[in-house]
Amino acid sequence: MAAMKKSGREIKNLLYEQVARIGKAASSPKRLELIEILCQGEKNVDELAGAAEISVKLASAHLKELKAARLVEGRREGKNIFYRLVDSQVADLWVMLRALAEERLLELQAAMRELVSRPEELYAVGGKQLLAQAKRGEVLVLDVRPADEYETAHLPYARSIPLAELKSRLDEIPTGKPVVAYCRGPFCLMAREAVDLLTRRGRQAVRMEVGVAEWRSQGLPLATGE
Amino acid sequence: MAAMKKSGREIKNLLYEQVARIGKAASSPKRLELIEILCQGEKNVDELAGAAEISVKLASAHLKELKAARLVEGRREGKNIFYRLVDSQVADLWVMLRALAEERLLELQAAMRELVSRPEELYAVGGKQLLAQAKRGEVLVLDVRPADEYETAHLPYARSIPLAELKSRLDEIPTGKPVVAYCRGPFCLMAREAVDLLTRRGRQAVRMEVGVAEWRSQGLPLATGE
DNA sequence: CGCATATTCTAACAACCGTTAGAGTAATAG
DNA sequence: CTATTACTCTAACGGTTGTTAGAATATGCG
Repeated sequence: MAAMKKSGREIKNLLYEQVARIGKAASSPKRLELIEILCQGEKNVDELAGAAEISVKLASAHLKELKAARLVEGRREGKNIFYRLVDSQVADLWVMLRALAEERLLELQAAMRELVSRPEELYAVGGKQLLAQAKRGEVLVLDVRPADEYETAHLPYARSIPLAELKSRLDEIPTGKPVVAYCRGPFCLMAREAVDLLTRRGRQAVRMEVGVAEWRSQGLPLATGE
Repeated sequence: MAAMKKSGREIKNLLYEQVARIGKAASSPKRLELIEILCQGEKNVDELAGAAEISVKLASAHLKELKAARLVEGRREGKNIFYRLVDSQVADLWVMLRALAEERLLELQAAMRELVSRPEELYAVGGKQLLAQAKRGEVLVLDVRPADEYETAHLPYARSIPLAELKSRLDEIPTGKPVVAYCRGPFCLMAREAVDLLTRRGRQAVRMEVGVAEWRSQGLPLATGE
């Protein structure tokens, strides 16, 4: 039990090494994608692997890393293990990293531009203003993510129609009112596809960049349940 | 110029890879230490290497990485190249990573405990309250960092006495008034040493954990100049 | 110009990481 | 009990990173 007294430099090295564990967890594209998916709610390994388009084995390995850095935690439920973010600060970290990268890295801006075919599709209004418009019923806020993600957390006044069901549930969308569609965040393609479909069918539809993680990290309120 | 249209997955991979560049830059303890030092103001390579206790060559290599991730930028002035954070969001990232690690990683908490010999040394009052106390002159806020860091940015009403000069300038510190000392942040040892010295010399002195980066990231005001 | 100083570049090696395949484990259904 | 599903562990590979030493570059001085 002879605990040798450590020098200032030795302790400092320990401290920075610990913080670097968080950075290391955030240094792999696949792990970041897993974090983004987990921002939408808890998922089992199969769902995560499917959403990130990687093998279950690889997803499992990355989740192990994220768990070791204490960014996610797992919960067994029968045959499945459901992973979730350890707390919403992790979602804030993802939002911050993404924002920093988007602002400073030209390569990312270029890749984003490849995704935006029609820039006029973008809803460029602040969160609070959208909230007011939605409350007054001036716009229809549309959540096109899978139903379980909507139930976990969604924007106030938002209506859930998962992208996969949108074509068959078009009649639920009024033709007169402008639609503002959102999905998992700026890197997600679902809202883009939804807006494409809706405008082809004669609706006035625009896309919103933020997802629930960005919304919450701005301090705006979320709703849960049906 | 035949720009092949990329699939959704290919573009997504590109996007996450770009964000991972930021994470990668933050995945090395030495780079994090360099970022923390740069939170105090711009420095040349020699100063950075000295402060982080690494070789100039290694510091240069790490700075190159940080530059590639667009977290820092360099400016030549005569023989020296001065590096600085690209903007204060980078300092916010450091503060966030540190806070997340401190909250979740038991190993870091254990290492921090090795540094705090007397927990009663800690000043446990919020920023706004300290500001009010300092304005009314009830406490002496003491910045023990090098003078150039004080000039770049310091807490309002703070007085600068660099740690190296503290012993010879003790007479500038009134015996009656409580002293609150701060330095570069929670991982920095300077304020601890200052409090040790001051209490041995009969002053009532406590340490504050935050540095200018943490202070600013809480939205509190800073002062510059002498 | 040549010399000193400050910094970067190149090359090298060991350690580490992402990925895959194959074996292993834990819970459930029959 | 066996079979199935869901996930993890182990081992192995090629590629990347941290670190160091030595050569090279840029600036300023006399």
